[in-house]
Amino acid sequence: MSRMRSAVQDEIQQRRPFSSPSEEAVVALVRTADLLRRALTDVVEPQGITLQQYNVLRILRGAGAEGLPTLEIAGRMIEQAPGVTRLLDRLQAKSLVRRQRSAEDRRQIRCWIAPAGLELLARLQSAMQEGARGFMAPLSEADLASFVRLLDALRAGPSALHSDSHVAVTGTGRAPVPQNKEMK
Amino acid sequence: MSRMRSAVQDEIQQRRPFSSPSEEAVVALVRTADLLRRALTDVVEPQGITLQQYNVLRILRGAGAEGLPTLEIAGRMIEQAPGVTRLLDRLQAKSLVRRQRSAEDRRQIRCWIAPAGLELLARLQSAMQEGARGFMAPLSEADLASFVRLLDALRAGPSALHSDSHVAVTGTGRAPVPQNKEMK
DNA sequence: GCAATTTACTTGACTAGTCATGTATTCAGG
DNA sequence: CCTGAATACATGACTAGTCAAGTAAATTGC
Repeated sequence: MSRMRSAVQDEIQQRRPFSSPSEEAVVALVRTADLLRRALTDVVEPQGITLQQYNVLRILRGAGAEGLPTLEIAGRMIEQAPGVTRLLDRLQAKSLVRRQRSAEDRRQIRCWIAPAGLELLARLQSAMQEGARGFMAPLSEADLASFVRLLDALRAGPSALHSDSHVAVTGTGRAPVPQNKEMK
Repeated sequence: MSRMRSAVQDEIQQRRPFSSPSEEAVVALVRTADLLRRALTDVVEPQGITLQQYNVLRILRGAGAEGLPTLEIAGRMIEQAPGVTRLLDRLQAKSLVRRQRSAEDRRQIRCWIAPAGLELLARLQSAMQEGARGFMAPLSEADLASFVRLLDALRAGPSALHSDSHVAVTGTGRAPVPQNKEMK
């Protein structure tokens, strides 16, 4: 097999190759994530929800009977509160979640997944698992492990150097350790 | 150094670990891309444009004096035409692009980057390069190469097996070779 | 050479993410 | 207590992505 120009260069129909390996990686990362987002959207869409709504439901299912206040959900999705409020509005309109002002702290609104939401997640479970496996199918087990390690290193930021990486720190700062979210 | 739970598990404050390595990779990929998107947005925002507007300008600069029809831009961004039309509307309102109905094919609207757009890109160039380098700083040169290879393999889909990857094909199909776009 | 498609957009209606504000609570001091 | 500040959201105004239609120009098939 002959060595060709990188895939991203072909995709972009590049006249001018990437000015740096970092820029190539940036483009490759964004484009790949975009492709994944579309693939997963195709999985949840038939059930009448969006990928983000699916994520909220996953988070709420994980929270169990205690439910979660709005900002807690926002934190796990790494998203601003306004967006989450509206996501919850739509989920509530579909009777997939339930909300109620908290008694202990009346500023909070506590959210729970509703029975219909649990059923919906159950219906999606196998399809989502297959979607993830299908997308990652091109990678061997070892590649998959490397892939996750590299992504984790990127999210950890320039400060968190890795075992075998002789890193040349040049960098733009990142949060010490990012917050949390289901999938997005 | 002791081995800990994976970074994504910590971030999600996971009670139930990932049901499969693929799902962990999916979450890690989406979250990392999200972090990158925010980092790059922070770079372009001070110049009064969004990341998507930046991408359109990059594409149009690459096209040079001939410009590009709207759908060509959409194709390179892997986006639907309606979104691109409106992106161009906003860029034109800022005098960063110029549009004109094509004489050869009057259905097409040809787009060019305007002088102000070129100047804006010039102002952003070094910051964007540093942004990319900064984000990728946690990876060594070798890691960076592996990373791009893995991303390329994912975008190529389950059909395009790689040299040293003994892949177990299970998969969800992808386009044979994706289209193109600058960065998104 | 003219009707039927196809192509290249544009427009409308949603969902979603972000920033700036506004509002109801809670909390911290004095 | 009671005032001022912080907290937890909600709302408004944009930008953006997607699907469904609509329009105008080009192309294709008799």
